Amino acid sequence: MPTSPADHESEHDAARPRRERRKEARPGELLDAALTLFVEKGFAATRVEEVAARAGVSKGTLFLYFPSKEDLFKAVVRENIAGRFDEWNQELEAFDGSSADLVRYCLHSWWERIGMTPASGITKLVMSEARMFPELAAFYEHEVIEPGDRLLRRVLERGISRGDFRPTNLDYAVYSLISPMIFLLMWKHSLGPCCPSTREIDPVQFIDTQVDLILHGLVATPHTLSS
Amino acid sequence: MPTSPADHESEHDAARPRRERRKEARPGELLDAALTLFVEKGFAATRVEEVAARAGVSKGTLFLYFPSKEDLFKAVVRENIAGRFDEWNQELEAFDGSSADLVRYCLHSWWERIGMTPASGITKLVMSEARMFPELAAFYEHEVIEPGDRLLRRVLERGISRGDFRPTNLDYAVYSLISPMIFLLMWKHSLGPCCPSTREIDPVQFIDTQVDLILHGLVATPHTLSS
Amino acid sequence: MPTSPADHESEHDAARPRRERRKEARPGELLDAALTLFVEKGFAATRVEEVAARAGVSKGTLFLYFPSKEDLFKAVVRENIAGRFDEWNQELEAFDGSSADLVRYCLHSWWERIGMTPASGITKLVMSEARMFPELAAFYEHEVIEPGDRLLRRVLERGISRGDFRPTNLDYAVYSLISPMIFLLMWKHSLGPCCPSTREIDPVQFIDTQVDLILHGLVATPHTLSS
Amino acid sequence: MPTSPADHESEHDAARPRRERRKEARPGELLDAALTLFVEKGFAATRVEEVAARAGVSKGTLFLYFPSKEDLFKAVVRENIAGRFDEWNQELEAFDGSSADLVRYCLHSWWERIGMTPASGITKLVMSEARMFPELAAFYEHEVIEPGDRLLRRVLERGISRGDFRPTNLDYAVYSLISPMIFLLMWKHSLGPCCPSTREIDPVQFIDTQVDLILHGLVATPHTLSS
DNA sequence: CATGAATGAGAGTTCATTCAT
DNA sequence: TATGAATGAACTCTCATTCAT
Repeated sequence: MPTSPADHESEHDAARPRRERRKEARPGELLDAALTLFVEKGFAATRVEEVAARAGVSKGTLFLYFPSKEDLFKAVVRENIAGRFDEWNQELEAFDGSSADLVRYCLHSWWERIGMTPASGITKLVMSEARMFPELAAFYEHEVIEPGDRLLRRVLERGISRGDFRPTNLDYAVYSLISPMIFLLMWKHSLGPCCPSTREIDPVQFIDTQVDLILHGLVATPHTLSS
Repeated sequence: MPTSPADHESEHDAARPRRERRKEARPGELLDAALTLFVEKGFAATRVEEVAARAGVSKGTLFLYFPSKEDLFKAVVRENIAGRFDEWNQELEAFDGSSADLVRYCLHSWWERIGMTPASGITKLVMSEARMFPELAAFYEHEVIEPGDRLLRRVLERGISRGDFRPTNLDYAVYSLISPMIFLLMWKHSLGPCCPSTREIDPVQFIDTQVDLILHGLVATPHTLSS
Repeated sequence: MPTSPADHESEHDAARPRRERRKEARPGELLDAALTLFVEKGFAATRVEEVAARAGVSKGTLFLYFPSKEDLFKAVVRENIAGRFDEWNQELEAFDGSSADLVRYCLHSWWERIGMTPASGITKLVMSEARMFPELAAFYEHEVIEPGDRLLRRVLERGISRGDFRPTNLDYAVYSLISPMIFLLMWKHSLGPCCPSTREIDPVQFIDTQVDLILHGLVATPHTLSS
Repeated sequence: MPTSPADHESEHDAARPRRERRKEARPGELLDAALTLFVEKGFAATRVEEVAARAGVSKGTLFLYFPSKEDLFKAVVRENIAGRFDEWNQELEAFDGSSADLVRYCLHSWWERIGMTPASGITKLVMSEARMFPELAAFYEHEVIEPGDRLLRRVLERGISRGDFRPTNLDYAVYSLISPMIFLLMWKHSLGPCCPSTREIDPVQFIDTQVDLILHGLVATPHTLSS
């Protein structure tokens, strides 16, 4: 049977039987595959069969672990935003350097733990699909945006209460910190990969620049720029 | 321009006041409808029939003007990133205030002319779909990102050459100006509409805050923040 | 292009264009096809594509008229149980023969108008699928069983009130009339078609026999058969 | 009978009172579960996993005993139409009451041994699925319809030869006896369970009524009902 | 030009069946 | 013998696209 597509690899089959029992590993592999593809192509344009194939299983297997494509999507989001906030909050409590250093530490540590990892794709994903999945957007807001907002707010309050920072409108100070993160994210996952010709952005240097600006604003005696 | 579907009846329009919705407006209406829906739901989740219905025509008519859904998408992007850069460049040349004011003017004028209008959806759209439409992303980069980058760069160079700003790394200074715009955009089109519970952001105030920060950085004597 | 599968019939195409506009006729044709197939193979084993093919349209067209397979099923049931009861009730009112003749007329007329037509498949269908579609079964009961029951009951009451029939338990007398109809139905649609070897049943003669039996019971002086 | 999966452990059963659900009962438990579910939902809508679960085994185990779902279905039918005809035939030979009583006894005994038990589901099942399983329908006809027909025919012939019944067309007399059984069956398994609102049918009373009618016809001097 | 009925490739989902353990 | 993870063919349903009118 020379035409059988299954032949030219039959000797490998004995080595890695098709039906390995690896129930524990499956969900994780599927979630990884799904994260990558969802971030790359968006929810609708990603076919479940692709996800399954990338995880090395068949389409049917995916539905063994996730009842629907939408549930898979939700699981991807849930999986990747797991409470890193506990860890961060503890670090914040334990931190005993200057408030400026704490701010700097926060953003760099975000980049290292989220921004530069595949997990950062989640934010891009949620932003792209939020209008299609309001429920997920709400979930994301509740699980990520709000805790993050509280964390940064506490950092700033610490600075103010210690006299490191001058009193300021916390809302907009927080946005000033979030804004560069979103910029980096979108660059990393959207235009960056599509326009390789573009001048490279060094995220660490960009974060440094932004933190410097923000800290300038926070610590400097406010001066009026004539308008 | 004999091939333009918009031309050959334009003189009759004034004569037929109501009824007979101006035929030559069709493509524009379709593009408007498509922009709204693409921004709201993404490319894949928007059905051409919906676009047609929102534009008040039948599905078939849409294909009379745009050979495919993808072409419609491209037309939407192309149509909506039309070069305001000429206008802006002229204003920049003519501007004779302080460089700080010029920066401030740039960002506020961006908000008024782009950010707060439906046109801002395009950036969100392009960012969301860039990976699926690399060609479009490249087009966008060439038509928007790069001219915008050049414009801002020239603004900064003007400040430096006039002695208003201290010399600085222009790349990151430009990113500092772009970053809040992207933040506002994504907030306006993604999470904002889905999470009405969230604290409202006042874009003008946010821009003010950001501009102040950046100008601080640009004009201030650099001081070292111990790290 | 000798390999094109579309060629060998191209001359016929002009004769019967593929896309005839026959919106009005479609639903009926689809319902007919669906009735036949549902009765033959049951709901689950009938593929919508088969129904469409039998109606001479494509799969997609079916969904233009019926939003889902289940809706098609419901429409088939609804379509075929349309109120013939008005007509029958009028005939009943107008009938001025003997009550025995009226009973005889009822059953024979049922056979001619329902039993021997494809419409009789509906009852077989509903009985086969009732447990899967309780809602439909209820609908059928409300639209067919109950009106039919009332009709037969009125026939019997007419006989009793005119002194043609002796007083009797109407419930069971009605069941006696329904029972042979169901027998005929199931024979016609279930075992009959599968076992052509079987002795043929002449429905008219069977009905005659049954009516004679029932009328015997209705008109005869009750006598006790020792048990 | 070495191939019977039920044999080789039967003596141990008494010794292991609880636990270790008797292995040799498996096929029987599966057949029971399958009968119930097939009757309730039909062949196609019943999932083998459900059958297995109801029998307390895994999906794989079911396929150990029945090579396919279709084979399971056939086994269910074959198993449940087991010849009670030997028993009945013997009772018929031994019966020495009146022929009227024998007819009455036949139908009541059918109700008690078949009609009111789950076994009656088989007939409903076969009728519902006959068109999809003509082979099974033929089998059923051969194993049930024909022996039943012969049995009833012999009962009637006994009556005629003893002078209890007048000569008559045996075919239609037999159908008159079968018809109420089918009515009861379909009521019990189809519309009845779905339309709990409906007037209850007392099967015993219904059978009584029907038998009385039929006996009337069989014993009475034929009289003409004007038509 | 405009329509909308018709199409059919393609996607998500189900489930009988297999087989390594 | 029993399990249940894995498979993939089959099915329902969607929607961009076509084309006769």
